[in-house]
Amino acid sequence: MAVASRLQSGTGEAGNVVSLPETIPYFLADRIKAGIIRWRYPPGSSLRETDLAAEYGASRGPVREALRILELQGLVIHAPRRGFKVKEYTTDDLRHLYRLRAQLESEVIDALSTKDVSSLCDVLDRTNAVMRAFAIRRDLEGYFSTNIEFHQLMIDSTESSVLRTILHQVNAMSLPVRFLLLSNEFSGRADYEYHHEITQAIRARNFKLARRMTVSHITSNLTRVTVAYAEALEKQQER
Amino acid sequence: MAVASRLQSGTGEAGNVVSLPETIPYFLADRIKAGIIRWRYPPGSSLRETDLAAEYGASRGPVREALRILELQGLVIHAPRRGFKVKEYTTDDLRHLYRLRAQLESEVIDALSTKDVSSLCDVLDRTNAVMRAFAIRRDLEGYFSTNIEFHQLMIDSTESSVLRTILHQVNAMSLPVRFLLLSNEFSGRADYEYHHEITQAIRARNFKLARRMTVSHITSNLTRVTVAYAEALEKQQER
DNA sequence: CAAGTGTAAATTGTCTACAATTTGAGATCG
DNA sequence: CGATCTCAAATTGTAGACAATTTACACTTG
Repeated sequence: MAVASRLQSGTGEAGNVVSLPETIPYFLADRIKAGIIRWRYPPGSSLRETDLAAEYGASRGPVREALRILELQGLVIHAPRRGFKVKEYTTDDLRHLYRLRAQLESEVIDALSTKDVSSLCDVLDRTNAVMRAFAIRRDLEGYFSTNIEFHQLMIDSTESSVLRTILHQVNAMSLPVRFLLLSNEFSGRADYEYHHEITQAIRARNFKLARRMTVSHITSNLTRVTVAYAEALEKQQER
Repeated sequence: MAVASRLQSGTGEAGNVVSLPETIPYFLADRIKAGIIRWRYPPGSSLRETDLAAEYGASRGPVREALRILELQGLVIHAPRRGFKVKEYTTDDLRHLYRLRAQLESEVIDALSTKDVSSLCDVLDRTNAVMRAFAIRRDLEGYFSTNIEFHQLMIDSTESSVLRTILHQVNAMSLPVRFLLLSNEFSGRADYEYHHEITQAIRARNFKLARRMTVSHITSNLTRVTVAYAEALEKQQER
């Protein structure tokens, strides 16, 4: 019941626009997701049903459901009679993850070529403007979730439910590592510059260019990410 | 308990080697999966928890879990307070699905280039021989599940857990449509011929060739699949 | 007769209690 | 002193009952 009262609250704090928390498990999934992304539940740590139930004032049933939903998003893994753990990735996995992400978002852009893109671009531009504002204000959390929202919008523009499903998953998997970059996010070339150029290319219907830029946007972060992730894992194991 | 007694039985009948049914939900997931693949639960039909619980002699809890597991595999979709439905795909979705599958299995082959492949190829050859035997005996079910096993083996050869996860999913999604081809499976060029050539190419470490052949193997089925799927859906709606 | 409304049945959501399994600490034995 | 065994505590798995919501159908009403 501690949970039930908050159910109406629209968008979760995970920077997650897709799952509408109409029911307790979805609400819990969003909260736990936020916890995983922010390393409150670090990779490899076990998520005990009883603990989570107590923490959020729900019972174990919905917690299990929530964890199953997160498994769907690739953030958590379940082993029979051994419970749920926060999924952990090797640096090799990260490489594959990013390659896949780049490849699939390219697909999305390709699929745009048969559609009217102006309304999509308007939304993307607006989101990007918000993101820039957060950057100027040095609001890291806002920056982070707007960044995610940009990519989410891109993903949701595809008609293909297969692509959407898979990309949501791949995207979700990368969130914890992306969060790591947050602290030094404003070094180097800003994401919103990439975003802006990509949007422009799409609006000009230069999909080839948009594709190339998306790939370089995503892969440009890869090396930074792998280093940061390895460091974070190490720091984690000291405790 | 009608279920509990059968729990030991190793591999499920869905032609599914990956999920070890150590616990009731996994067992149920396997059975329901088999039902979906064989169109006993056709696309779009709703999977009522109570019905399934009664059908398999379990209670609703495990059934829900099972359905959640199948959602993970992209075979089922859940809407809050509206229950689970067998996922249905448009022909456009199928196109994307197959393209993705081809792309990702190519990735797997690429990843092999840094590894020793002889033991893998041995297993693949053996599986392929079994498949050929089933073909000669005109054992469609055996042929089907061995075919799946071949691809499963390929998928599982990757170190990258990301690729494995996603490919399992993409693979699972395509099972119901692949089942449709079963009746006229032995027309045209046999799958095991493709498989054999692919295996040979891999053994010869000609990964470029193996890649090309995998793509053509998978996409060669696409048109047949889309037609068969559309027909099957239509026939379904007549009822 | 069409459209909207209300109510009962069907269905999903949640909780609590109990069963089965795993885990880990301490005792026992080589 | 190290390895193994045993047993209790912690944790997950399952069942069944009850609550909340949706759906379908009959009913009213314009």
